[in-house]
Amino acid sequence: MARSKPNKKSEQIKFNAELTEAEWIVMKVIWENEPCTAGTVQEALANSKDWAYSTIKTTMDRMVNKGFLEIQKIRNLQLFSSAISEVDAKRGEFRKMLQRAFDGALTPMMQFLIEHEGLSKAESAQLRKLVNKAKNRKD
Amino acid sequence: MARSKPNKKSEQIKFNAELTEAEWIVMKVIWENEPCTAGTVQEALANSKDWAYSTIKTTMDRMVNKGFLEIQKIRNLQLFSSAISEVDAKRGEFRKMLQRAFDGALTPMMQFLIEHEGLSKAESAQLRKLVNKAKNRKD
DNA sequence: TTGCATATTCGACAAGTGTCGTATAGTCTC
DNA sequence: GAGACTATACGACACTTGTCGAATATGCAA
Repeated sequence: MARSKPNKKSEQIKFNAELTEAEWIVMKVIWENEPCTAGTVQEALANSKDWAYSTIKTTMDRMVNKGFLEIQKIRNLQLFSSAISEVDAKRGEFRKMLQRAFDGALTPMMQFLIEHEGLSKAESAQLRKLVNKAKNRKD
Repeated sequence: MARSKPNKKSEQIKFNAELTEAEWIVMKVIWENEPCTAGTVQEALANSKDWAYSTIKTTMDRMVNKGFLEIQKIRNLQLFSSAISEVDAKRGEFRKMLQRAFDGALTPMMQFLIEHEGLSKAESAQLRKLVNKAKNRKD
């Protein structure tokens, strides 16, 4: 009851985070290496992204402003950590898609998957297994 | 084999269309009313969106440039029709999400759905039914 | 202390998006 | 043909996103 009322907007952000393309790429590295510096992120991405240091740093600074990352300062080093969880980010991305393309309804999306995304026999078997497991969870 | 080589880029657009938020909203109206005018779209959205006529028209013109809509001119009237299918748009949106949040892998997404999106008992039952139906399709 | 090697700060720029306002041009009706 | 309407054509503006470069500040080795 007496829980200090959290900012509605920021909760919204936390639980339904919407990252941009570049932010997703950076975020994945953060989740695997946090806390880490911008330089570390650059190195981690060296193979896949030919980004200048400042590109990465700017992106990360913006993410701090948006509340996606947090900075912990040591000397003149900035160690970045995630301020949102992987689950929240995934949920945000998933729900945005669901809202836009399926008006927020899950079942039509499933229908679509099966009808148009050609679930292979293996995949649907897998799915079936998952679903059965889900059967024994909360309702 | 002798199929005249189609433009790779435009195929990409067609089969994996990526619409913006506003474009999705307009597109849904188009799919339901095509061919129709910008004015018709505005009226159809009157309840949900308080958009100026020019806002809608600009958006639609841009969609024509991107190849998402087509114009058929009658007198000085422009009748807009979709140039991409609902399925293609949905696929585009779905795949973008899948790529970003799940590195393109379906199974982890399913796992996520069940673990974190709290599929209700009814939903998982539904899902199970769909999956079983899918079992009898191609592999 | 001098100076390299890093980090950080900041401003910039081109595209793309959301949103309009306004100037024009086409039609239809008197 | 003139006026009233309706559409169209266009340019504009603020913001966001992807990308940097350059200037400045720090820490450490020689």
